[in-house]
Amino acid sequence: MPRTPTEDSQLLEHLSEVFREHGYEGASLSLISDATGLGRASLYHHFPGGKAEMALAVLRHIDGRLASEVLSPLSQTGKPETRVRKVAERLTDFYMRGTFSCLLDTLSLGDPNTELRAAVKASFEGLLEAFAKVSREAGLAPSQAKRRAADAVIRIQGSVVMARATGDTKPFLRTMKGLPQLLTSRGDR
Amino acid sequence: MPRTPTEDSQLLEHLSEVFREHGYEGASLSLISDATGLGRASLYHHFPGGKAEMALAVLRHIDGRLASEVLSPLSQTGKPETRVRKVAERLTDFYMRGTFSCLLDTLSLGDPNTELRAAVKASFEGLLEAFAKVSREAGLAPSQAKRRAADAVIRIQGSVVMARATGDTKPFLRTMKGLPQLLTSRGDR
DNA sequence: GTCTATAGCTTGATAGAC
DNA sequence: GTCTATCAAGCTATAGAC
Repeated sequence: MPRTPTEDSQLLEHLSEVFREHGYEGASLSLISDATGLGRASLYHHFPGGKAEMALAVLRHIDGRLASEVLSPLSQTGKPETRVRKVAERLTDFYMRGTFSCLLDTLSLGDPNTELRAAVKASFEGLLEAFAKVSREAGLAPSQAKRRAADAVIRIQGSVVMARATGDTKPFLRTMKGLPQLLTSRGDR
Repeated sequence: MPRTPTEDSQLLEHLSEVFREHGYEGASLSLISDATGLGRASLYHHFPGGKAEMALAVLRHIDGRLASEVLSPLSQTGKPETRVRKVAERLTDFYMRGTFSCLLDTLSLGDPNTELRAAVKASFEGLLEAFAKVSREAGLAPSQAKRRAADAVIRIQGSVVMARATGDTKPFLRTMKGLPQLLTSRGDR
């Protein structure tokens, strides 16, 4: 994207773009160099550990963004359903209304025995616990809340994959609209 | 060595394995050569178009398997719910009880302007139409059937992604169990 | 239809000047 | 903190023997 050197604040965003669109193995240093405007050697100055360290930094970055930009309403006051509605709105923006892939998905291909994969798993589990917590606050039994949280993550991931594959973002947008009900409504489904 | 259908289909199965676990960009000819036991030149004998042709052949192969091994109960007789239950059972096997990624997912990374991506999109649309059809046969209105079909595909894809990322296949198995209800039950949800 | 050998390019990573 | 230059290893693809 930029052909001029990236500012530090945007470096991770540009890195994220490449890993999001190509996955870990597909994200070559050439692509990364183009996207950031930094030469190979400069990239190694920022990330002495090379590509593996870049991917981990990207994952930590979006983990932080998830917590601060997306999930933060969950720890505020107000009705659980209202808080989840805010989260759904922010998720919609986070995935650019369905046009962005999820890094938790694209970084989970290839060798399962890596620090990266362990970090991806931890991110999923954090997301699951955050959703289960608000579901319990809505009055659902812990076991049911856990199931609803898993369903929520499943639908987010699935609708993002489908949007990428088909180009149709409507199912994603509909899924986001249904999140509050899914996580907070009582009774069987 | 004689050319038999059995060996051809085994070749495609081995090929599928590599693309399923690494995606298109991550599937190097070295990995493919190891998985198939064929040298580079032999691979180019079978697929003169190289890696791009291999990926297309893999996609056509699993498309065929989806139709013949998984979706075939849909065109038989019997209650729609019963037919979908059969499909769900076969899907469970198709994804090896949640331990296999979906090629429609892993082949949809990277450059969107390829024949491969167009084929992936077509496969998704075929799956959506097959699900919508049985949903209509269960008495749902066309627009509702279409939505339910999209939800079904979303949950399949999402639960498979989650299983890969977390190592927990239970949400996938639960999702498969819920498919018949999702596609055939009347009323709002 | 398989193989060995190899071309020519790209990969991830490093050294050292400025 | 960026650059150019470079490395060994990897990559996709091809040529030609058997």
